[in-house]
Amino acid sequence: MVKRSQGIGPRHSKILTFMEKYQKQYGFPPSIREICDETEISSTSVVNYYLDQLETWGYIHREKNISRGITLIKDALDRLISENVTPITGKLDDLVRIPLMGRIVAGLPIPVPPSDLAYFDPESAIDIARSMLPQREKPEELFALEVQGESMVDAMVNDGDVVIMKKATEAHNGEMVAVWLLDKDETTLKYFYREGGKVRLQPANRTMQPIIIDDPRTVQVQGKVLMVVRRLPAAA
Amino acid sequence: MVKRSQGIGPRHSKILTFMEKYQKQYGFPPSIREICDETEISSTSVVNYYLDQLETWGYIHREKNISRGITLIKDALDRLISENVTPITGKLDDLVRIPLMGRIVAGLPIPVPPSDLAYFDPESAIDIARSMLPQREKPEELFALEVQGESMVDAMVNDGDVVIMKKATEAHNGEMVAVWLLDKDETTLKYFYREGGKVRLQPANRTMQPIIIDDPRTVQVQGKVLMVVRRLPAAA
DNA sequence: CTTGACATGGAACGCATGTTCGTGTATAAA
DNA sequence: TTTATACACGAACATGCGTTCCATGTCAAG
Repeated sequence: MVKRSQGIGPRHSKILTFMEKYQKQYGFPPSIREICDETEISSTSVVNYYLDQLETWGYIHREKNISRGITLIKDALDRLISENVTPITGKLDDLVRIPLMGRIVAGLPIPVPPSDLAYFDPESAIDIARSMLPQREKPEELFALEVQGESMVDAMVNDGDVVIMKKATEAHNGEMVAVWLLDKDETTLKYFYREGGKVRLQPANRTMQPIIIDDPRTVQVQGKVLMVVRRLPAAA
Repeated sequence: MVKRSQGIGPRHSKILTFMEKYQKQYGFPPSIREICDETEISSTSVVNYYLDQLETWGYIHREKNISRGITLIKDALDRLISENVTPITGKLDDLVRIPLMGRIVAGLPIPVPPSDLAYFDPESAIDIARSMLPQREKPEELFALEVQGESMVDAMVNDGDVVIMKKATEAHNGEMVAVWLLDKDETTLKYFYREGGKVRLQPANRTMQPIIIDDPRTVQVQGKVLMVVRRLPAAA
């Protein structure tokens, strides 16, 4: 006979996965037009067409004449996976709020959080997805500093960048640390290597030369750098 | 003074509990008029009034001009139950999962989301707290790239860094963009300035000289950089 | 080639729904 | 009392958004 209806196609799965992503992100379902944008289908009627199919096939449920009244049936995505069409995102929505303790300036030691308890005003905090942090780090030991000035350029860190740190007084080889150099009276960010009796501080920018410290006692490790975040101004 | 604002009242809690019940039952949030019926408030503006209060008090989140774009903040009901009248503004803890599309290399154009195929590879995604992103960015338009090579050092971006970008083909002054230089056949990250008929590309590292492009047509903007994230190896 | 189900677009149409505004009442402080 | 503010109502108003209709394109069976 005539042309037969295909089963789930790329647009179907795209719609389903988008619906899941959207619902998770915003807490409510997308509108048809938003699905249009995502799937780059220009006509609402086409999306409507696919949604009708998905409903008759039991993947979604629609409430007539209700805005965003389109919901995933819970095992729809599981069925998709089992049909080997699409891998789907596992979830781990866990946020860690890290206090922004102050600024890190070349000429001053860094402000370290009081070890007793975290008092911090929520205004100045940085939210990081837990999945972005090294697994074992305890969020309570973390804090963030905003870099002030251009003195960390050789660590590839710019004015305004935020560094996420962990309290530490010593470091292992290869870790990036914030150190206070007693003989220079300055704070700097470098990769840390202990070599024999000496300490080598290696800039992140590999075109630059390392600093070799003969007397390890003149190097005070103030924290380990776990992450650097640069937020760029979203110009109008 | 005059009459003080009462804290959470019976109507507030009625709205909150109804929202939870409704969301659980239908899978999407109620409309204002449906809340009217439930709470036996005759006017939508009154419900709107309460919703505004609940939002400023951090119990719910509202998306402007979006049907049913009203969601519970997760511990709102817990706070209700514990009866704490906490007027603390709860930031909504919302994660955005940004697909890691590939790598950005000096010698190649950047991979832009095909916007056609299902582009979700759960293994390679970056989670960013929504509060860290510019408010108006739609997460759907964002993607992430891992920087490969040392060629972006003058943009203060290192090998292994992850840049979070937004699709764009043109830029405003002062925005950091990924551009493809036709005459050099390379991708680079620079601050973008249009000056007269020319384009100035300014390295983030201010000690370095800008590139002046006489013919703007040889500069193809491939995306705006919103954020740079550097995860440092957590040495043992 | 013709046919007819499937697939896409585009553009209205109309209800659903958030928003705003004018107005009115009650309460508490000055 | 006066006054400022919280609370309340209803009615428009402006969009958001689902729905429908019509035209067109594609492809396989007859």
